[in-house]
Amino acid sequence: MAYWLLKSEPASYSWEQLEKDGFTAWTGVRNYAARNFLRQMQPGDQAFYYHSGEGTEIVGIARITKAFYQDPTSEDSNWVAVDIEPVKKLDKAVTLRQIKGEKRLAEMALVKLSRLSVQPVTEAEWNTVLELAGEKAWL
DNA sequence: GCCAACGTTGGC
DNA sequence: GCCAACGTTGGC
Repeated sequence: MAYWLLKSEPASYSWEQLEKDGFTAWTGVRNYAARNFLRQMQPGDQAFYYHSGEGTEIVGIARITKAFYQDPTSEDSNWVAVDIEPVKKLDKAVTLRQIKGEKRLAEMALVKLSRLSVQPVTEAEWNTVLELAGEKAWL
């Protein structure tokens, strides 16, 4: 099982909206690097849900429920989407500031490749973020 | 194939 | 609102 991080501006689609909807199709990715990661996602993989713009923090954990398929919002077969569902809202959101201040997370794509909207997370990074979120018992 | 111009993302 | 990072476009 792999770990990922998905970015979204809460003004366009927030974690709260995802919880309300129960699931969503992750569409609209128009960047090749991000697209390549979408193609690697498997059902059961987990992803941090990050709010960019307002918030700049990891707010929850989502799960991939459906592997990639052609993005229905594009006629170009280059672009793909996956389906996700909410798993758990973090007890304490983990802010970008915290992440930047944590040595063990210095190599996170969120820090190094700040503009990438779909990124891989290592198992060590995943566990460290959960620790910062006060979710140790949930590991 | 190089590179300048330009557009977009996202933090601050 | 500003600016850095970076992807894309288009001229040569």
